[in-house]
Amino acid sequence: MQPNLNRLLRALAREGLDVTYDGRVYTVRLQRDAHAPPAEVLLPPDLPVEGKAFQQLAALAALKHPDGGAVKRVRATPDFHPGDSGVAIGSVVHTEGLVVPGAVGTDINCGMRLHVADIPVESFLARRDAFVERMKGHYFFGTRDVALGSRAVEALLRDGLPGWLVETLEQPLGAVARADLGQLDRESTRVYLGGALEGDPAWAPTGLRREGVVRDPGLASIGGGNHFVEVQRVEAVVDRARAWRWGVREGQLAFMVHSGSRDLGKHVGHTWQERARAAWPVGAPLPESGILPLADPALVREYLRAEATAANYAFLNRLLLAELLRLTLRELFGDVEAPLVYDVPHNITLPWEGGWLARKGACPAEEEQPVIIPGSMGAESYLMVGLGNARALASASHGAGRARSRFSMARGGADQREGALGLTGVDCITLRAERRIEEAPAAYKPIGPVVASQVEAGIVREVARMRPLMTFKA
DNA sequence: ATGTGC
Repeated sequence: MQPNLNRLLRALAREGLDVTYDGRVYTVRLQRDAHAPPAEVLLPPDLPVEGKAFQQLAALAALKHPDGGAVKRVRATPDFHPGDSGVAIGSVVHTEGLVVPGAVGTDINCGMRLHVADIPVESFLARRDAFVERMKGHYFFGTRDVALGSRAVEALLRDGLPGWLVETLEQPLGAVARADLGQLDRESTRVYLGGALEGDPAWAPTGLRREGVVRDPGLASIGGGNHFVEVQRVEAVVDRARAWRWGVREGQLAFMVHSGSRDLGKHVGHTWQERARAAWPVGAPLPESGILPLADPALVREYLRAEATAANYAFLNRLLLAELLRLTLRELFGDVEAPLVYDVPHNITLPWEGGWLARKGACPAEEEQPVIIPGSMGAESYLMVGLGNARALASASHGAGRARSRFSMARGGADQREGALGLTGVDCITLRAERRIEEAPAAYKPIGPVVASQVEAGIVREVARMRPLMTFKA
């Protein structure tokens, strides 16, 4: 138990929260709402926790809509921390008869993608500078060629990756299309839900809906905050049989993409925050938490189509970010294979037991599904297998969790020496000096205990670990 | 999270 835990629990009680702790799982309730379903959070001992995140979790569980529907259960992952829309990052909420746009937020289908490549790490590092120069062109200087046909864009937004692929095979455009579309086709089964959600192109901005050749500035761009593209080495394989089936072997080069739906998700998320407010029944008091659910079935349907549209865009964004990297490896190292291991969203609403499950910064951990948990740029990332743990709502953490805010890292008086930031030996490629500091390893909790607690709780099992070689941050 | 926003 952490030393200041009792103090934290007393402080939360003064703020109207009942919190119990069984040494591993906290259960949170609003005192004035004893009928709310429990909100649970799994936390390893000795990690700092923030009171505000507990408050947000309890408020989410207590959420009601005057027209009916219900929150069935709330669970948070060990990396949970306060979110600025009122819902904590790391929240998983099961609802029936209502959907909560804020429980996904604006970063719709933020997620992880992992590839491996059979290139010796020494050969790769020997050409580090040439690789970095090419990738900087793609990611930072706009030299990437990701022209798309308007029919392919429409198919993407409506049907997801399979629709995009079919149209792109018909009318190949851009560097990615001139590469191996057949390989992308074979890999599509390694994308969560096939990367195919039912969207509505009307949600796209006009620039994306032009006729002819579409060059969207957001596609194949990393985005800010904790998003990144990282080249790694497979450091340890723990579950040899499963890793073999997934194509992962010790010593391989790997690369990991963490990105989402960029401006489209922001647009959809903000629009629906407003629409949920506008749809709130006249005369009913607005929830103090600012979390507004939708209950009207027609609105729920429309929201989910909008969310799915942004999600489809995010699937392609990650695919293109990875494809540019794969193409660059082929330029430098010949016809190398760099197969996809898995692509998985951690910010999305999906059907669940007759209702809905919204994950905000939580990785699906369904039985036999790959789970990708990134560490910081100075720590290992984990490839795990989900165990479908029902109490955890089949969800794992989406990282180690922030220990310190961006502000406190960059301007809050943090010790900014390389060693204190944990940046010694870290190869971070970015055009923004403050990004290295905001996202330095010292800004994150240690990933080891966060992962171990989830193994112990029967949520995931470890398959392999990857160590960073270089990290691209926008 | 966001071609960041008050």
